[in-house]
Amino acid sequence: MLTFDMTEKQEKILQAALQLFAREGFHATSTSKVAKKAGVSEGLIFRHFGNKEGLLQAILEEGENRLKSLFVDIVMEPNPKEVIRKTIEMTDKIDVSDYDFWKLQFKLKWELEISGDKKMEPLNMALTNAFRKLNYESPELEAQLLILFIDGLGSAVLKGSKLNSDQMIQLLLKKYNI
Amino acid sequence: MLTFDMTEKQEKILQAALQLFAREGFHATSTSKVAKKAGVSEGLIFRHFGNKEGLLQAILEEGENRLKSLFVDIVMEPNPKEVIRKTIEMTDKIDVSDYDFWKLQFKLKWELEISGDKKMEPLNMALTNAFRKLNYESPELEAQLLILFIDGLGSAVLKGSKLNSDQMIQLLLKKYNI
DNA sequence: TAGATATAAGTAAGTACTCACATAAAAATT
DNA sequence: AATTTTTATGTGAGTACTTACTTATATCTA
Repeated sequence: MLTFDMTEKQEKILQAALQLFAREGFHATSTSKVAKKAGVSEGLIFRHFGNKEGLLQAILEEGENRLKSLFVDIVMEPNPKEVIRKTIEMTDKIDVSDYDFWKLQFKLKWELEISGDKKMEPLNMALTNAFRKLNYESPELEAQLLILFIDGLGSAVLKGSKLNSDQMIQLLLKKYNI
Repeated sequence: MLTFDMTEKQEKILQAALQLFAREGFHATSTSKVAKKAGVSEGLIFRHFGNKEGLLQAILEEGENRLKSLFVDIVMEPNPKEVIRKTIEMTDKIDVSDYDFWKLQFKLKWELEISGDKKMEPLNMALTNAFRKLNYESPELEAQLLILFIDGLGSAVLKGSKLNSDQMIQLLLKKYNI
């Protein structure tokens, strides 16, 4: 990621914080734990990020970008059926090494009350347009419904549910005649 | 609820804890905060519930029962189309005064890693059966998909999303030809 | 040598939890 | 029915420890 002007230790801190926040939770993770895991003095966290909240923000900003880069391929797609297909297959595109990162995003929606509604807006628009082109009766609703689904599927996968996501994706594609 | 052999103060504690855990989170809520809100000495919490975890368990046990009573009407239903309809309309049945309670259930799935998969098993069975009777190709998958939807819908409603759940329910009913 | 990067050793406030003690309710004994 | 004994319910001050955050001091690097 484009975190170029960053010390080695700064990155270590972010990495450790991401893992701990994602696995244990924000409030359950102390700054001293983060420092220990990062192999760094606790004070350094506050030098670089101001406070614990600032540390979280630094992680979340990167999240904004990652989400956008996931969406850009979908939003640019002209073929409406392809928009829907790519959306449905989105969860499959998530790299296992990024699980901590996405888990944190979901977790924070509940632990702190970060909505995530706004972040979905571009996808919502793209889907609404796609459904409109395909002459669906309520394109806006259809878009929200599909977003609801990928949110649920993502959440299930990240929580380690025994649900077979490949089969689920196939089933959905069929339902949308793709 | 059937918490008959309970002191007034005991119920006050549970009530305060439920509200705080649901709105602020488990780790963000201290036992002293709970005691203060309940108008009770902090020690009493530990007298009655052993520790903070025990306090949470007491609240969650009630949850088990509430979930069952939500399901029983669906599970007993013989008409498969009615099973699906009742499932889809489930979120509508949730009383606003119970929002804290359900919010806590969703929140805990992420804050502590409480799966909730098992609790859904009866509903999963009922739906699988219903879809089988209606000759759907993959009844198990269809059941899981519908559960994914209502989970997402409930989560959206509780998080105060601007999504119109009535319209969403209508759309879903139409998709299942009900 | 000046400024950024880092640390170790603090701080005050908060954390979950305990304990000695008081009172109210229930049971047992007279 | 009156009295004692036991138990359940409650308190408030204290425990050891952790928390987020600060500050004085050292060590790099340009």
